[in-house]
Amino acid sequence: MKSPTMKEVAQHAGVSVATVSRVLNGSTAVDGELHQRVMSVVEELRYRPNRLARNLRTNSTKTIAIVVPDIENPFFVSVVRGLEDAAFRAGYTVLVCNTDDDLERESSYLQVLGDEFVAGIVVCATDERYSASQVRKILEKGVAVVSLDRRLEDVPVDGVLSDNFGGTRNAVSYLVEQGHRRIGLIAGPAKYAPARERRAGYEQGLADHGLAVDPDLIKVTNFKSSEAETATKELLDSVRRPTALFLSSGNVAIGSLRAIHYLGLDIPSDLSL
Amino acid sequence: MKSPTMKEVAQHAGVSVATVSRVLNGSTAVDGELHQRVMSVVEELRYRPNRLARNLRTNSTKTIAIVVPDIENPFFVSVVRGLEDAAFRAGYTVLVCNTDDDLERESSYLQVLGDEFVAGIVVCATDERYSASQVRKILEKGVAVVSLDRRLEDVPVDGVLSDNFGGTRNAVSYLVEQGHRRIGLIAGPAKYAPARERRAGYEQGLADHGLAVDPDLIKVTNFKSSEAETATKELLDSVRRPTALFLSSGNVAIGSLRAIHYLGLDIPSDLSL
DNA sequence: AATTCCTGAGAAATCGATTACACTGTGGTC
DNA sequence: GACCACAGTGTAATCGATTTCTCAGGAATT
Repeated sequence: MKSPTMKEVAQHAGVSVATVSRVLNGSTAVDGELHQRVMSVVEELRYRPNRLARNLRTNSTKTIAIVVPDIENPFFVSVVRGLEDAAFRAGYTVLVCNTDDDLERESSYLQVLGDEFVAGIVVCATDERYSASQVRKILEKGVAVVSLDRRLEDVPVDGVLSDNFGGTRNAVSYLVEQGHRRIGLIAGPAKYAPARERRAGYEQGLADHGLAVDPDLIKVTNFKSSEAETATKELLDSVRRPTALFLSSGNVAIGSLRAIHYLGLDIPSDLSL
Repeated sequence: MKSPTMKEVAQHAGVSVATVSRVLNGSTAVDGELHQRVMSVVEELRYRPNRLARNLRTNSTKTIAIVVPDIENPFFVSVVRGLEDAAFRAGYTVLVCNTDDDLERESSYLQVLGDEFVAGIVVCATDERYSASQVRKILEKGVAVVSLDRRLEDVPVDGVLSDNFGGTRNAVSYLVEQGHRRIGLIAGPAKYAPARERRAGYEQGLADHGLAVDPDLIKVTNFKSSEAETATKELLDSVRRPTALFLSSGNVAIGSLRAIHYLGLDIPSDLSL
């Protein structure tokens, strides 16, 4: 069952394709009577414009892409969900691209997205230095790019960033005020800006109260819950066990909770989070 | 910076566009010397074919869509992730569509996907009866459709389903063998096949051991954790509290755990899951 | 009444690829 | 030596819309 084309609509309505297009897009005013006729034929034939043709002509699509390192990470899930919701309301669709922290894969995706003429890209770069150059090329094509939770060097893109520094600082301050002196940190890799900022916030929070940073209390992991699990075990197994723990993300929390459970500790009697 | 077109490549290489196309797609053999020349020009100009043009001509895209009721549900997250991974390897991209259990929204998405000529759709239908007719139309357009975790009536699509009946039956049997006699069920809406099947499995599991079904022990909820939370509270607040509880999905489990925690009960001493 | 403007509509170009069709030349067959 | 098959190549049609140009006719201006 072939879908009807605009040409067919035009024939049935006894007008030219141009007129049909104008009626549908409302670009120029069309006479009332003709407008009616076209619309009723459109209705009757169940005509729907071919998106691909339109895309080609206008060199644009109604698609927004989001490129994230790990689509299973709750943080990104919620971002994707929010984006999808906003996109839907605006008549756009969302393309998700999972890079798995793989530079090659990210690069490949950015290439394709460039060729696809997506309307915009939200990218959470895997490598802040390297990705920047790729993003620059895409910008030159006239595609809007937003950097999510990362700073891209020397590239003029808007970004969405959370207050990692301030938030962590406040949280640590709070713990200190609760009387905790030994506060552990499960940090993320230093190559990510958010991770760096959180760590800085952690140190600042301690400094605010005149406490020194004890490197033994800091464990660096990636964002997987399994790594966080072992890191937490190590931290809690040590002689000078921390009395509180600061976790850098939701996934990490899951892993840590598993470890805590495993060690038979109780929250919050043994440990604050 | 406009991207070069195939025509420009052809001119630089002193051949026709047809030849360039043939070199790139390898459809017909091209003389070695020409092949060389074309390729080097492609390289030099950094030519990349315009996807939109190709899509229009071939009436197809390298895009697979997945339509799910709730993209934040861990089950769907993992499905999306798997799909994305497979798609990437095959050179496809994935469009995610969140319906929020909203029929209109689902319908709107299915419409658009039809117009977009996606290569395939994985759909987890919101309403098994209604969605079927829409899906049928899409099939007629020649789009491949796979039904995820749902049965669509009278529509010849492949499906991916889990063994809800058998799994639940076994689990319930196990609980009974552990000595539990009062087993609660937090069920999903009966309009979903998996929910129906799980419920049937639950009843069968009881029947296998000669136990009767007590309607007071069954609470129906949607899949949100908040609803599950109140349902669990109700169930556990009742006089004849169940000694075990069967939860129908991950999200439900989260809500239930919150409720259990709230009521100050302990697992597994007070309750089995 | 003649000239200019403007509005609404059609004809045709265009987007950038794929592909059906036509053509040329080489090698093989009888 | 005439004929055919086939491999390579170019020309032009095509996909289905959007958009530029062109033109006809009525209103407004002088």
